[in-house]
Amino acid sequence: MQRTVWAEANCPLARAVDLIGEWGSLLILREAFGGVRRFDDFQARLQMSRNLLTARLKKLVAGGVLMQQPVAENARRLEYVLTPMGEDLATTIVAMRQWGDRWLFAPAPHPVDMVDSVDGGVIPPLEVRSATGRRVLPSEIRLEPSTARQEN
Amino acid sequence: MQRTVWAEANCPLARAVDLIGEWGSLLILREAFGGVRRFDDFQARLQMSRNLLTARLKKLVAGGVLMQQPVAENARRLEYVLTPMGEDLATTIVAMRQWGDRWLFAPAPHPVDMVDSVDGGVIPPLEVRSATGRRVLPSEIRLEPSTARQEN
DNA sequence: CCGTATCCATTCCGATACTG
DNA sequence: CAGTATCGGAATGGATACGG
Repeated sequence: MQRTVWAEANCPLARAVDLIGEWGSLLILREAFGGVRRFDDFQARLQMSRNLLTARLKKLVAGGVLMQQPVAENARRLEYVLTPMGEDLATTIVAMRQWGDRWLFAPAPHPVDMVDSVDGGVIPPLEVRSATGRRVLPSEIRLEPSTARQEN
Repeated sequence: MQRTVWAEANCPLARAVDLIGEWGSLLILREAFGGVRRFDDFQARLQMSRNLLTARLKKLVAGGVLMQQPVAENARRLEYVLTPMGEDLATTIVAMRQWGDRWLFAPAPHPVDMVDSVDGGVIPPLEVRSATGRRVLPSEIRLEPSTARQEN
């Protein structure tokens, strides 16, 4: 009768999914990384109902991913910008985008590259490596208690 | 009246979200990476209704992330395993988990580390770097058409 | 321009029971 | 063990209109 709740699970992935994994949130963040800051711009680009957009933005602000700050020309107006916590999501979003690139556009490669605007080079695929630089396969990753409590 | 659809968008992130971003899917994948393969084991670990689990597994199989293969001892029984496409999600999941580690357990650090079971070292944070090895900031990532079509 | 309020159809999801 | 069937309440999300 009650939807199962995972947010307070002792798992960073579950918590992350709860905060940014709702329908539309990652697309909002994609736009935020692209420089969109205003309500109506999000709405126009995402074709998402104003209702839903309001709810998602609220949650992202409450969760510390976005913040509202005054617009330069008009201090009474607010706009949404990424917090450091939000900017730190870049890695996750890049990883997911790269995965989508590789697997969700076959057989034709997808038509957009991510490039470093400073040196102009294409951003290569992220890889999981250990502290020694060794490439780590998925099955080689182990979860290990760092203090006392147990993983959920 | 109709829920906005993003799946066929010309954006790898939107497509990825559509396939693996539904409520519960990433947790199923977390368990799959952890070695869970059987229906009832997923169900017991995730406390998710059998209904929903059925639907999510179906979608993941249809999308090519999981596959069903015969169990060794009993060839008539099937179990769910990650495909190469599914295993390639490790990077995304690690990135998201690390982000949750950093931001969603403050002030106490979260109690589990990801370690490389081969060399025993903790897996350091993933970073976005360009082909030259330069650390790329979120604002420095630009999307550039690689062929002709336009990004959505 | 930035939301909020209300309405309502649709979907979602958990509970339960049942089948091979 | 691995689902499927059905049900009903709850949440979702789009449309629209309104207010600061």
